Amino acid sequence: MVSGMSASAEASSTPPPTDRRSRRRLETIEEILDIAQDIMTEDGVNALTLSEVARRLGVQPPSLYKYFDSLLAVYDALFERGQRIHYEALQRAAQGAAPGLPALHAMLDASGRWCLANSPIAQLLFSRPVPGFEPTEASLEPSVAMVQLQRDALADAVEHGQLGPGAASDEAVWFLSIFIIGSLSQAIANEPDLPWGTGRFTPLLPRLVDLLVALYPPAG
Amino acid sequence: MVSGMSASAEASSTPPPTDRRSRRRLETIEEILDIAQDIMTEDGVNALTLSEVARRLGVQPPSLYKYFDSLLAVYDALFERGQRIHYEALQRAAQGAAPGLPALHAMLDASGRWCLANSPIAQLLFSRPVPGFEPTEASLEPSVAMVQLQRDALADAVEHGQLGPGAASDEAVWFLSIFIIGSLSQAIANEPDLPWGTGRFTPLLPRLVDLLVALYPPAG
DNA sequence: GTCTATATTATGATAGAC
DNA sequence: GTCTATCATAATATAGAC
Repeated sequence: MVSGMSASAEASSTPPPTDRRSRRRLETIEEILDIAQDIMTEDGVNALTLSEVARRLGVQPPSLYKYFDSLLAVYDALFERGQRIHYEALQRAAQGAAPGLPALHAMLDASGRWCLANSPIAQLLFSRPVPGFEPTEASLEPSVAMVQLQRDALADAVEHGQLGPGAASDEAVWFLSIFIIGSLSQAIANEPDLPWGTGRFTPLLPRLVDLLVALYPPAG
Repeated sequence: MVSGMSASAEASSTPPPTDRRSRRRLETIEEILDIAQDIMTEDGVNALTLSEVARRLGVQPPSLYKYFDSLLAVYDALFERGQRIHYEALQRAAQGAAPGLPALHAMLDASGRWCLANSPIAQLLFSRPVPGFEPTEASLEPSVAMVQLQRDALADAVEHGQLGPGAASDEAVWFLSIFIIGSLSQAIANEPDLPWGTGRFTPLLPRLVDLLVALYPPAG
């Protein structure tokens, strides 16, 4: 029944085609996803329905099935797109900072900002709020890359003597993820409308770097 | 429309009545909540419907309205009950251990075990997965008490010289909550079927105590 | 406090004309 | 690729008999 995501797979794995019809098609797909995200932002992750998307797109519900096989396929496409954009944000942040702790700090900052600005997508990525929805393997791919990104930053920090050798470990990566998810969960659940850097939780996220230093003290 | 939770309020604020009819009524309410929790455990927090509850209870859907005003009222009762039971578990854990860090450790352990064993309820408590559901003020009450419990344990630890004075602060409480929620979110989302203490995330929760020590080093 | 009957509304999805 | 028409299903909730 969950037939996958032919449409969104097209959107992600195929390079942008020059063909005008295909381009128009991809635009529509993006528009559908944008509307879906709007709905989730307004009324919650589980409030997404194809009927409402059709309503806002100014189209009849059956038309949407030309772009997505099912409602779950839309969720999957949202998951995939979110995962990808989030990853790219992290990557940009890491590249724009010095290797090691500064890169790590920049990544935390970028991650926090993005997730808070796209909280329903973040919920989709980091918890399982939709009955029956499980991301496909393809959608999970960037997640693996993201872990690698963090692992690299940790290894860099160790190499630069900013963290002790224990930080180049799976454990440290899990610590990182726990802290990111925890502060974001708290912020989204309890202070959804506060901007990044304010409130009780998001200001603590950058301090995770201090925490890592405390946990894995550098040799010197 | 969301008229509150007359039924569940009865269940929590009234001391157990000796009257047989009332007792039977409370039993039914508890049974409804148990069934609701089962459904959420099997199919997700958002899979809860009154029809399914009625089906399993062997009763027609309208009958349920004698006990709860609406579906959201059931969610609220689940929230309230979960909050209360979780709190009592923490309290017991704290009382069964030496004051300060041991109590803190015991609380983390108890919290983790309970949340993992009641993950849909935990999701209800710590995120907002149900469109339209906001816990009533009364339901949030134990949450305040829980924060106080943690604050007390931190203060004890400071008093016993196990943590530096900075640990007797709101910040430390938020750190605690972030770490608890984070590790549980990760465990529930990624390793829902692994028992407590196994997997990548739950073994890290007890180490939060070390983290606190690193963050707020005692004077000596 | 339980039931039947029903109102109301909504959903996901398919068939087939254009 | 859009539409109309429709299927099939399900939900919350209320009215009123017993």
